[in-house]
Amino acid sequence: MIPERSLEVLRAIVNDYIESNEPVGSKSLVERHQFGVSAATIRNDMALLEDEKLIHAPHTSAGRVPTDKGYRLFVDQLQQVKPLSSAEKTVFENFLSDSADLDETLSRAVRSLSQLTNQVAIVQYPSLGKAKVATVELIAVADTRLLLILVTDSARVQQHVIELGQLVDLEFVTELKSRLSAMLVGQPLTSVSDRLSGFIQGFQLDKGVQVQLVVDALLDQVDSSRQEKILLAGTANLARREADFAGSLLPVLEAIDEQVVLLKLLAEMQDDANGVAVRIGTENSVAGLSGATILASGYENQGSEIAKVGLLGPTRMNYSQNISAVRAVARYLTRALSNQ
Amino acid sequence: MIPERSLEVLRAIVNDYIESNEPVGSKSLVERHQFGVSAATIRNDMALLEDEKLIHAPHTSAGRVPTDKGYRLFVDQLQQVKPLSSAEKTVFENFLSDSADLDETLSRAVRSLSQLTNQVAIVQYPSLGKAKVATVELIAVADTRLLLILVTDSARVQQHVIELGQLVDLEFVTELKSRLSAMLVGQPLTSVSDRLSGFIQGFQLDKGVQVQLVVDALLDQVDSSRQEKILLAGTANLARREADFAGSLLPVLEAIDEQVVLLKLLAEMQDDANGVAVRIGTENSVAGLSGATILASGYENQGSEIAKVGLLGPTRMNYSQNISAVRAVARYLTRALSNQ
DNA sequence: ATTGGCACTCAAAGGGCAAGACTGCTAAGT
DNA sequence: ACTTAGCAGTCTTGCCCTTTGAGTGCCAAT
Repeated sequence: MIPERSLEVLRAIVNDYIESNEPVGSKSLVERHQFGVSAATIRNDMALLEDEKLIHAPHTSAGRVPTDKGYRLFVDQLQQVKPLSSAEKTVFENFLSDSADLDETLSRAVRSLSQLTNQVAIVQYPSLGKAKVATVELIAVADTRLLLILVTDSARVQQHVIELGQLVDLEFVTELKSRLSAMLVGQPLTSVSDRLSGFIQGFQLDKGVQVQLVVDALLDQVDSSRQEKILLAGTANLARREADFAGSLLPVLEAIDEQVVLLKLLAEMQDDANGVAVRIGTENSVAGLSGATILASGYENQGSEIAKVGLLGPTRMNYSQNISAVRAVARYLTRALSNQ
Repeated sequence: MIPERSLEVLRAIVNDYIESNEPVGSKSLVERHQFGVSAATIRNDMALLEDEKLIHAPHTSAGRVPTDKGYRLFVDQLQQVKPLSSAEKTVFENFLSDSADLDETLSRAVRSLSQLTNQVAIVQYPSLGKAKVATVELIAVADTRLLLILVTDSARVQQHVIELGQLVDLEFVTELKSRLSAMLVGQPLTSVSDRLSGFIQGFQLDKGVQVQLVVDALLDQVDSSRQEKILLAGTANLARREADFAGSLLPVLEAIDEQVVLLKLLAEMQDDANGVAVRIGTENSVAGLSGATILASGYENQGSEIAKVGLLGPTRMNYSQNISAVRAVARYLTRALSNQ
């Protein structure tokens, strides 16, 4: 077991290091904090922390720097999440103030979060996992083309243009639409695929091709992988902290370019007691992100999580502030969506 | 007037510098090219080019580097745009192969362009400037909420949820919808605002509030600023070329974060004889992009330009290849859209 | 107009040196 | 058993100096 004072020393090291970006030494620790013991004693504690791999010296005669493990302990036990300042709250009130559609809300959220934290903010579009079909529309938009519109009860709309390859039969389209509506409206998206199997058999053979085209388009829209989409903001903040990324932003930017990677990562993360999931440095499996920390928190609609909001920055980040910012944005998003 | 051979020397300097990233000296020039004259003669030519501010020496005893003005002359007169290799062509054939909706097409285009050039690719969403209203739908999605759907003849769909604040009167909604349709379908988006002025007067007073809400939502959707949207890909390529950006990516990433800046920039650029617009270094007004070159080319639908596709990279880039890649993507996009 | 030759300039790289920051250890004190 | 002062030892950082080499600019000769 690590004695109380040693933990205090770790806390102090993390805080000082986050602030100063300098390896912190025993002398500056006793100057800046009231431990009531001498630098030599602190050095003993530091030796202990080093044995535990919680801190690490870049070289023999340098101060100490927290390891990923050290940050982890800090996040789990030593920090207190600080509430937002009133100035910060106004930022969020603002982005919620006027009613806006989903795109607008998410885009404001991601921008606010990035500005507030000076990190890269990530917002995932709500999954349609539990959504239900609200409306299916088929509209002729040209002689041989149909526009398929699928509206969900979470007010998302998806569309697809279908090239029929033959003239649109308006009467037939109307019939097709009402049959589809009857079969799908009110049903969860996840069940659409099952429900449509065999659908084609209810039609005359000569219409089969057209029906199949429409059904395929519908299935494609419902396919969950199409829903996965994220918004990013504040990439420039990475450049401001370049030194924290071992001098090269390349792997981090690569991970960000590959949104699939981020989506996978977000999906893996489970909120902890604070309502925020934290992956520190090498804890996250993506090689390029070994110098980065990712925070994530789920936001909800109708009581169940529908997507994540997250933050990406160097492991040397202000955990208290950022954790509370991510949590706040998740809450505000939950609220904003419930108003729709 | 600059003599022919001096221009050849400039061409050689640009090509060598692009390839090697080293200031190029007179000796290496005569070694790598067949000028038929000695290094001393080349030095005279270089002195001339320097007088014309076409090249510049980083320091007294270094080789020469093209200035922005030098690149400009190169682009305008000295390069020949090289056609795509067949491998490159297949990349584009691929992204066009299977029919896909607009989002998918643009997203593939931007990714292909960035992979092909190793630069940051930019694709602007088609403007709705000349688009016409194809369908207006009003759908009740909850007791007090309407979903407004606006479809254009370019098959773009926009939606907005309207909170009425009172129970939806289905009959009234149907009437409202048919009146809106009668008034707007087939009309250009730009005229919607005019056509709707006074629209509210055709309704009973007690419905006025609801009508106004719907009209406002519609006007908001039609507002041109909402259409402006871009896709980016390949940001990591900036980090690969970090040295070319005077060591700091910060201003470039900031410009990219501020998509408004990019949109404004793209709007300013007019295609030249090659069908591609080129802004080199300080030619573009954005301060942060003084080390960057932007290429842009318009893509069309029904014969008129609807948006731009572009490329952003260091001024030290392979102009021939990149110009032809941008042009190719613009053409492919034009083709892809005509298939919809 | 071109060329060989040469003096000159300057950045980059490397070595050596001093300063400074910290640690780790030891021996003594509480 | 814990704490502390003191000190030797280590290693980075910054600085200055020198050397090296690439490249120029100019001049006089062709």
